[in-house]
Amino acid sequence: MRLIVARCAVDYTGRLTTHLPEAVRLLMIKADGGVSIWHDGGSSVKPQNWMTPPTVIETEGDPLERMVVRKRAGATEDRLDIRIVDVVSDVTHDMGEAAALEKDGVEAHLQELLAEQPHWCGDGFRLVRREWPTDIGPVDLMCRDEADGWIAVEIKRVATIDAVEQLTRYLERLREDPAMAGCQGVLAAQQIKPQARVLSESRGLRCVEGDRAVRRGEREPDLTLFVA
Amino acid sequence: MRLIVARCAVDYTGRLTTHLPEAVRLLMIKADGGVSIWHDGGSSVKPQNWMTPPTVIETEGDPLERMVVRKRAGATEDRLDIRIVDVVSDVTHDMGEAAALEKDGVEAHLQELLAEQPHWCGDGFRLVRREWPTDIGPVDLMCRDEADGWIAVEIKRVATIDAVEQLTRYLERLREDPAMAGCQGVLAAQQIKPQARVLSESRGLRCVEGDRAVRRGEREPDLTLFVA
DNA sequence: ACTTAGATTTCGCCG
DNA sequence: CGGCGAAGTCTAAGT
Repeated sequence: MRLIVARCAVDYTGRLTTHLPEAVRLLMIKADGGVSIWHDGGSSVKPQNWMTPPTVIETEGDPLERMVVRKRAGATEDRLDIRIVDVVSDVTHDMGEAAALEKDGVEAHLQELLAEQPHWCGDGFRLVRREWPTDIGPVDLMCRDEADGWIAVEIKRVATIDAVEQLTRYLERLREDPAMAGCQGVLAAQQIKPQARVLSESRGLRCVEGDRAVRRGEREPDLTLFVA
Repeated sequence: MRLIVARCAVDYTGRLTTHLPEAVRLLMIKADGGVSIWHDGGSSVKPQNWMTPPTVIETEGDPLERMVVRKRAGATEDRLDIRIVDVVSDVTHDMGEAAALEKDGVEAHLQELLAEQPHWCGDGFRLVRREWPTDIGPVDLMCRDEADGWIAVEIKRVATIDAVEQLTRYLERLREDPAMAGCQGVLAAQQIKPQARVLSESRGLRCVEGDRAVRRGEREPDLTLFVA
């Protein structure tokens, strides 16, 4: 990884056009050709400009005066044009092999938990199977209620209007099968956005939000996912 | 901005839990408390771990042995625990004042342009208002056609099937008002994906793609947005 | 290869 | 400050 600290101005042309006036910035150049440009201030996650690999990098001058990063993007070309006024520092570090991030606690975990405790989604619900296949994608949980009616459950960490659309599509598809014509839908999420709630209720879908599940789950002390 | 290159292992606890095994990485620490952790390889845009300000940073050891970054996140606390095995480099640069990114050519611009030239969406269209409010979100443009009929316009840079769903929702909602029962929909985009075109036509929505607008706009030479 | 859905999405606007 | 939609979203998985 090459780290250059330099006073520079940057122009990007591609899907849009941007300009960065002259200032001292960090240029991070990875071995795979990825480039990102940072300033002290603003986002810590999103660079001011960047280009993802594969790229072609051309440099001019010694000391460095110009760096052009290019990339084929369909018919056109993406281009990052860096005009360097003053190089403050320019070092390269060998960081060795990659070390992947190990994650725990995302939506998959939530699904696992609700699969074990389907009654959180509704009284007397029993799990039939997780990832119930349809030809437009898998339903997160397929359950049956106390009256043996089918229930399709869509699980989200944060349910937006998109989640309602997704569940609606599944139900539309499932109900084409006469045996499932009465299939009901439940949207289960840690947080349900107001618009998503409005839309799901207007479509006759039930909503189960984290808080409610927590309240129901209070008797089971080891269930902590909704509490976070 | 402080740049530390060090062999380290990192644990994050917060919205989820992650672990990074020991490897040489770059720690970028901004003056505002923002921290990001990078490896050579993987994404050039997204760090392996990060924490956005405001944070509290504690360090131990000289040379550095441990850095803990903490943040209040509602009831709980987000924590980034960095165990440092070996410091390869540790430098701080003053980057001076911020220099903002200047953008050009995004969807807002496109909406502005179509608001000024609503006839691109259909012959004789007049703009009633931009961002017409509904309780499931704003309609980009609300117009009337030559026969005074209502037209809801959804604008996208690239229209996917989601854009069709979005416009469909708006129409569903708008048509509940008897005065707007006959409201028609137009999907305007620089590019319309084939599936989106099929779906919108099957739902009786009109499609206006960039190219067509360009052709219509050829007589107006200062209109360059669709050309990009 | 292309499409779909998730993300510690992040970011910006507007109420 | 919260809700909502866009992003040069990016990224990983499934088809």
